Amino acid sequence: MEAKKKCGNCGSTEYLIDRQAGETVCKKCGSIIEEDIIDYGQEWREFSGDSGQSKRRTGNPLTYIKHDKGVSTKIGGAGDLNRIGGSEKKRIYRLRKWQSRISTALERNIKYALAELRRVSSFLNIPHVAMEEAAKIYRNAAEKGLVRGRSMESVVAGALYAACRRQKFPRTLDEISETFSIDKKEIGKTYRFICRELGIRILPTFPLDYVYRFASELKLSPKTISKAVEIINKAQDVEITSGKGPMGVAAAALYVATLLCNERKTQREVADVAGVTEVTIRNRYKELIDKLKLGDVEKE
DNA sequence: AAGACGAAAGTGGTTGA
DNA sequence: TCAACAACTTTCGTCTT
Repeated sequence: MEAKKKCGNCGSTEYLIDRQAGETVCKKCGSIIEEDIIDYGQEWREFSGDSGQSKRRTGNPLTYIKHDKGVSTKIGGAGDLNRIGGSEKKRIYRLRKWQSRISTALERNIKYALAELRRVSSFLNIPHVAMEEAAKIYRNAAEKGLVRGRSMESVVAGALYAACRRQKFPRTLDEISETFSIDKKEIGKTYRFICRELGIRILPTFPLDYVYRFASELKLSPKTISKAVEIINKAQDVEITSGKGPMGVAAAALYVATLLCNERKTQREVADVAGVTEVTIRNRYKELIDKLKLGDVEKE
């Protein structure tokens, strides 16, 4: 019998289990609830006959966080060449040489990049799934030669930004640019570039994606949070969210929620964690109030 | 005195010719 | 490539608590 797991950060009981990483990740705010759980990955039971053969797994699961995904390729083993004659032998040597050249340059680059990725990810509390995705994106970009002419860090940053958005744990460009200490514009540019080149489709972010994280940074009560969620859902129905910055909407909804629940935060406090200004909150919040007939804000 | 409010001018990014 | 445009920011003065 198992107690329901709760996120220490936002109190949510919804979570994702990231088997490869052995983490339980909060679905709402992305913080790690539990680490080092056992790998639930399928270890097929094998019965007699050949049914097990195709499913049998050897070695560690593939991971993109290791620079060689945990496995490397070599052309030809030590003994192989003795059995082959002259010109063929030369060809193999050439292939080997090229492979080692390409792979050392590329792999070394990727190795450094992934080290950087790990460093930043742990700093930003990036869930493992997103980190894995970022690693994959970087690898693809590097293999397509998209890193050339750009700083490695900016490509890592762009990959991470994209990965976080795809995994629904968006981090703001500000947060990422700060930890990488790279210009926001630069990251945005490379981010768009690699997405275009790799054909990565990024859905627009929604205010809801941000609410939980902002709320937990403000240490709001669950009641207030659900109020904010409710407000955002309503706002989306009335179509006052489209075309607006999702972070502004999230911030305003949170601000309104704090008023409604007597858990007052200043506009500045909310604005700071959301990375928008008070003015933006005011604008959004004005719209929220008159479009959603929330005129009775003062009285609770 | 601090916070909330609003007007006005400025900034960076997108879009469409 | 340029101009128009919307969202957002900065700044600053005024009102409210």
